[in-house]
Amino acid sequence: MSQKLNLDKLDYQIIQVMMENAEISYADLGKKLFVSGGTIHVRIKKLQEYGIVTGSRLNINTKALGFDVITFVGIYLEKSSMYEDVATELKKIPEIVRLNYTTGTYSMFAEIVCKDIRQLKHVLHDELQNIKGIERTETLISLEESFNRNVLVLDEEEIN
Amino acid sequence: MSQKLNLDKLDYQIIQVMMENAEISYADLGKKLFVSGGTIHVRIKKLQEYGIVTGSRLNINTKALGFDVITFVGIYLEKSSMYEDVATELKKIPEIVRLNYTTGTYSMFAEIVCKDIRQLKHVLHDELQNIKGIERTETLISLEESFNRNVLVLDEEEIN
DNA sequence: ATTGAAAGAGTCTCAGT
DNA sequence: ACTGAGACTCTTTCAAT
Repeated sequence: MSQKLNLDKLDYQIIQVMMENAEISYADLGKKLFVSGGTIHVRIKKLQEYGIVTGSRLNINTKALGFDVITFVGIYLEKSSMYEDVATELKKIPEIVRLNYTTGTYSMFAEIVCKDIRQLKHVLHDELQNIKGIERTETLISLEESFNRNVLVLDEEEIN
Repeated sequence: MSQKLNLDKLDYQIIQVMMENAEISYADLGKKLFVSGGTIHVRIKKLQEYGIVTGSRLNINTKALGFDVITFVGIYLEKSSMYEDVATELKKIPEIVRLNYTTGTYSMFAEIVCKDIRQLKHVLHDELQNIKGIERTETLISLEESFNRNVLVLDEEEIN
């Protein structure tokens, strides 16, 4: 499953490294993985064609910019059929950075990033509560992020 | 607040663009923002020195690699003082990609990324349930990710 | 498929404004 | 502070293996 793609260990190694650090040069990464820079280049081009590498982004320390209130909100819907409409409304709120439609305790689950509690209160009270279809919400404020990392795509035991 | 840093509109514009697309060249970004490539370079160097730009990463389409089961797990602890120990244990499980210590309904909140339900079941039953200090957990499986985006750092009204 | 080298493009530095 | 040009480094292409 998914391995119609036919990726080998080198592909996964490249992904694993550059998922965390896209700055490393092809020459240096090649040295590290015992191939030439040209080979790294060919592999990355292949991964781009496959749609596995879709771009790159700068890591921004949003905390340093003042966005240090991370909050998770579980949302109960009046009817789960209202999901699409509610999602459309939630997308208009820039502080909501992620939204998932879920099974389990909540119907939807959102992540909110704010500069302070005042701004959070504004989003929770003035924005969320006015959206039709939301029955109620439960708020989890993050006191500390223990870690936030990437998936381990390179499982040594699985990949040849 | 946070603006001992003295960032101007140009800085925020650079951050906003490159947070989503780090591939754009300084020359092109300069054109877009009506300054020279050299100025973009100077600003990015400044942002790196300030610790606001901390690196860059490749965007990997993990779904295409088979990791298409995203799950959120709320964790109830026996005592909240066990937080550190539990976090240490959870960090050893590679499928757990994110962990927050939270106020509210749960004591801790984790995100798990798996290849299939079998693997998820393994993590939930064999791994999580054996960690001392965890009283019980609640699982939210994501059926769909509506969106996942960056914070809006550039608020036109706020920044001169 | 991988390599190494040449061509092309981008980053980085700096003197001038 | 910003600019533009030169030096430098990295990416990209390609002929050879």
